[in-house]
Amino acid sequence: MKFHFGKSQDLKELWLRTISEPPHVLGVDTETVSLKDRSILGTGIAISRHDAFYVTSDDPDHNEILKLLSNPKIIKAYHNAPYDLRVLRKYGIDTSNVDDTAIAARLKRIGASLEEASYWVNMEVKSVKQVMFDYGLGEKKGATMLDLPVESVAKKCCVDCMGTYALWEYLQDIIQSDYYKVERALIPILETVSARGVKLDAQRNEELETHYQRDYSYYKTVAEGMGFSPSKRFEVAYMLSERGVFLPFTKSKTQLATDEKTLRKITIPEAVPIAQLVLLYRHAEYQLSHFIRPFKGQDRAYTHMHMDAATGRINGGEAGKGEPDRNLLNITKKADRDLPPDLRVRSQFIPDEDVFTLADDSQAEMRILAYMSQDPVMLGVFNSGGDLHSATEKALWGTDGPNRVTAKVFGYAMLYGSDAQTVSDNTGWNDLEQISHLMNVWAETYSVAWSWREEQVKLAEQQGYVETLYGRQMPVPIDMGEKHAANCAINYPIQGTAADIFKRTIVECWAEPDLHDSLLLYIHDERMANGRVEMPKDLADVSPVHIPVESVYPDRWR
DNA sequence: TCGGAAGGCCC
DNA sequence: GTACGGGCCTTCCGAT
Repeated sequence: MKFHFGKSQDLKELWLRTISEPPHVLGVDTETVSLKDRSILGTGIAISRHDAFYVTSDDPDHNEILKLLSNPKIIKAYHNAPYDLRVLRKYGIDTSNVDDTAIAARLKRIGASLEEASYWVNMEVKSVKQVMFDYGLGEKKGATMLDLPVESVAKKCCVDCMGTYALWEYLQDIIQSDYYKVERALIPILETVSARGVKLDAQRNEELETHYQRDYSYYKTVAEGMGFSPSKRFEVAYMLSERGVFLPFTKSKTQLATDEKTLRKITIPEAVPIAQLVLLYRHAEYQLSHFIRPFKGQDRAYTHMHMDAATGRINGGEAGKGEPDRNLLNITKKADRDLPPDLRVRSQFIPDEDVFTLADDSQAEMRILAYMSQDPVMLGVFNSGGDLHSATEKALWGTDGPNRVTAKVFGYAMLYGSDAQTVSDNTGWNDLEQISHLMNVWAETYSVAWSWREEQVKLAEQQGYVETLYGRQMPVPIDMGEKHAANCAINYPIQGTAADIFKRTIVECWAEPDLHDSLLLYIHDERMANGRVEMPKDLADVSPVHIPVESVYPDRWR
């Protein structure tokens, strides 16, 4: 079925003209069953802010739409392009000449959602929820687009397309900006790399499953023999209370906290084995459910990379029910460090060639802090090729060696705005007095960086947003308290600038033919590629901040 | 059956 | 007397 919404009267004539002489820009939207079930129902295109077509995917004319979307000469404006491009991947449409009005709207700080942003183009775009409510599905819980008549879906899609088209026009100033161009360049790169996937070693996956399943069953059996189920917080808390351990409440004050940090603090001898048992059980359960079973029987592992983080970072995740895509950006690394290499879950990811290239940025965020604040002490350390954490250690303790790791914790605590208690939790250091003192020493040592933090907080209060080195603006959330807002004000410019720079390095890598064909994954400050490949020579200096890149070439992921 | 809370993994 | 920035996903459990 085909639908038209808009001003023009002669539908047939308009449609034929659209497909024979396509406009140079289209607003596009796909409709799927739901966010979870991304089976396609139909695709819409707007040829102006007043006219749009919607064609269901079973209609022969759907192919005509796909032809338009495959034409690299036409600018396709999507709102949340990565979502639609993932849905449309199987049709082989063009990803190179694509704009994303959600990204542009976010950059202009007019709200990332189509409902919010469309206000600025005098259009009212309703959310799916609102459309359903209006149709009388208000009380129905699991309603999907299939519960709406196709006319309603068509209208919703056309309104979205027209809103996207109008936004594309409205956001031209952003779309022409330098920092948007980097985001735009990333759209096809992320789609291509997401579709590529990483090879899996099925045998290793099985071995991991065998190992962890044995652990899991054993710990479960032991716990049940003692009369409790290790997966149930209440039963864990009850067992511990019987042995004299009185757990603190969780944040919501409705349950008792049984998280790892809390359980590790337990010292009563009769209770310690219970706590240890629970932690061992949880680790096995976690690895199985998150990183082992989901890859069972799969040849490759995929992740759906997109760009909707508050700071502009790339995030990764699933791509809907039935699709193999998983989040590959949070696979266990540190948490199983002490196990033999063969038992680490990352070892199931293997290159298509003999080795991977893993190219890591070295201390990107600290270098960015140094550069943005122009702290002379920090800059001095970096410019002389020194190690910042060792320098911090020397400043705080007067010696080097044993406290470098703690010095690092202090550095990140300053970056994130932690208080002494949090630093204590992370270091296992109990002397709060001493921690506060050392935090003060840090502030004196890097006094310019310290005052830069305060400037950022002031800026955020004054203007409601902070900026990256490139002038990209990020609104600071004000609905979670002052402390949180201040922490965001400090962290966003650094994390955001790191994202800006990292994205520029991606574009740089993509221009290299070898890398173009071999890149597999981007993990915030790390690039993964097939085979032994050289990173571009000038990668460390794509921005004014010098960030060295270090490569290793393992035969499995690590 | 859904959705919030808790927990835990990454940078 | 109260929180460490950004993400993502699974399980449990109560509400519906």
